[in-house]
Amino acid sequence: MSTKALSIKDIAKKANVSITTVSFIINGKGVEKNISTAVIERIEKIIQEDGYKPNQVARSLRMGTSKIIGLIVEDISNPFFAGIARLIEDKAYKKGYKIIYSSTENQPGKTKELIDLFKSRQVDAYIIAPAEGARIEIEKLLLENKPVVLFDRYLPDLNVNYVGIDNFNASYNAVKQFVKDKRKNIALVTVDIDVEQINHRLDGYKQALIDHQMPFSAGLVIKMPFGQTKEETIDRLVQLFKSHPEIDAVLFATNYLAIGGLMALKQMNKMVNERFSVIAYDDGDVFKLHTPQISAVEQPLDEISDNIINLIFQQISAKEQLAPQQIILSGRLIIR
Amino acid sequence: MSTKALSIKDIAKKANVSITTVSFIINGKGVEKNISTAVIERIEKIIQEDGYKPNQVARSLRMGTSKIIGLIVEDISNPFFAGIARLIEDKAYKKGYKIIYSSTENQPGKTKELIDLFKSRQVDAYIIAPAEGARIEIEKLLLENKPVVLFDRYLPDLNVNYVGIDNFNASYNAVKQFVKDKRKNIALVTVDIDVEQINHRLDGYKQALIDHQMPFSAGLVIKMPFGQTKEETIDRLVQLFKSHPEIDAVLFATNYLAIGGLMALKQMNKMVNERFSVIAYDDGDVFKLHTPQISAVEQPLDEISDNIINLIFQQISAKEQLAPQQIILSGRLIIR
DNA sequence: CTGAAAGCGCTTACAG
DNA sequence: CTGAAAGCGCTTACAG
Repeated sequence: MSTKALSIKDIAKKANVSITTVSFIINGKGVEKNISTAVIERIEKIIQEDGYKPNQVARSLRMGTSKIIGLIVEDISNPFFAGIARLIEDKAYKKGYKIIYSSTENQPGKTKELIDLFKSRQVDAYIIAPAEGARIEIEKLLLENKPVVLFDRYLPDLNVNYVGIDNFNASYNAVKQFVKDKRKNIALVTVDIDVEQINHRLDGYKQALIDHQMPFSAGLVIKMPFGQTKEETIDRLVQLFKSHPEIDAVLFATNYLAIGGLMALKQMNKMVNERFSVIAYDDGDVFKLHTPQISAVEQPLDEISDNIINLIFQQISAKEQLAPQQIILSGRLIIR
Repeated sequence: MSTKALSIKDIAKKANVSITTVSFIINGKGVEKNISTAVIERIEKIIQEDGYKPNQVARSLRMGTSKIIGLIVEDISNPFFAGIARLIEDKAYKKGYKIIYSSTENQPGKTKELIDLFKSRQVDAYIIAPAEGARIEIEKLLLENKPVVLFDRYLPDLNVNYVGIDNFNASYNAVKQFVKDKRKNIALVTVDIDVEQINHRLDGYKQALIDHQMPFSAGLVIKMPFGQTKEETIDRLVQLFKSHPEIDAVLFATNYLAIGGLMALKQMNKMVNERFSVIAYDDGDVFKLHTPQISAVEQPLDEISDNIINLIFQQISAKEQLAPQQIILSGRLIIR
């Protein structure tokens, strides 16, 4: 249906040179290839005037690269991932790369599907927050020497680039803060997916209890099924708070669980106050504006995306295989 | 660096048939092309076992289509756009399409850049929340008969598909609600970008004042510069509330302005209560969890993205040029 | 029923 | 200093 775009042939014909010459000039190799300044200028003018843009698809086919980076996350509308997406987009754009994204919804099969799809589109690099079952697919990418950076969730024993925060310590410090505030019955609300990041949040919680000579009570750890509705989350939490009135502090292992928790409290008319504390993972406006303000573990989005993009471009431009790096940043506990 | 992927040639050689035959089978034209069932099954088995995936880049070059949809918004990390991105992604994926996105930051030149880039990547359709200065570029796309759907912001006098909410009425109803609550001095906090969507929010505000015999006071309408920092927004609003203590209701024309406004109020220790009301555009958890809860104009994300995706696929599959449709949905005023 | 060949728009090794 | 030609991996009109 649409009008035909100009091709390199059209420009070559118009300028009375070969497409080789035009190609060299487009790619800034005019001088290097000893093309006369007069010809270079003449052709650049034509390109400029006619608004010719090289067909990147043809270029991709020929070169085997696409200048596209694939981003695979659990849910692009989650503020954490949306924030990362925005920052990465910006940094990639400055180097001439674009981002294609997809959400896995934590479905095990989806990662494979997405990676295959991205592969067939010749994406140059993969940024992945691995869902459950992603390990084999990522191993395959590594075998093929594709540039890969994981973030948010680490895959233990896999020698791969990773950027994330120290979840163990973040949880540990949150609990430590509760103890300092004389809390006696500290609950952890987390999610039942089996990924390192989430497991470490639990481990840090447990270790902090041990180190402060506090008993660990299984009843105070709630693992929510992944993907349950917000209403189900709220109901479960209302039940928890009712059946365990002794709870005087809650650490929420994710942003959306904290929001569900605050809604449950609101519904019960239970106040967050000197006798009941809350700490949430992933800071946000909602916690700053809450009355009272809610403490949170802030993930440094800017630092995370900087590191991701740097690792990606290091790999893209590397002549040989680089040793993978694991970059662990600190989550900042913001006490309010 | 990476291992070579299988090509259609490899499969053809292995199966001892021509690449034509393999291509027909891949594309489900085996039966139509009278290829024997035996051959079809044999080749499908080989494809399956070897994990062959056709190179989509080559396919794009040959076909002139990419099964990629370009999404251009102001800022992908804005919850409204992130929500739309997620829903669109899902619906597109089910039809075999992927999304490539970019944020314009409302910079006039950026839209052209992005459209050119997307064009050179052969994207099949464009979903655009137009920034200032996007008009000419969109006109060009229309001239080339590319499938285009605008959303969020409309471009008047441009005959193009559009999905959005009735901003005039949403503002009108918000002000009407304030009047019903006996508010006397209703402020509007908006942004200084000159796009229909934002202008209509102002128009609805003005008209509602007129219809309810209330004076319009220019001092009660604040147009914030686009792109100012959150701190600047907060400072400006603190000033506003201090210099106009008579204000007893505020309509915020965007989500982030409302958040800034609530922060300003918090900083001033000024309460939202029976004597001071707030309504925000774009509902969110932050308003539900605020104490007291904040009323909001909810944009129906699901309905918006459904309509966008339907319009896109109607155009993609149309044999001839379709008459553009403007779909105006209702913003729902949620009174809390 | 199946295959050889052209062509999508590029890049680049090679020739002159 | 510049160009003809091969080839990236597909699809499809055409031939038999």
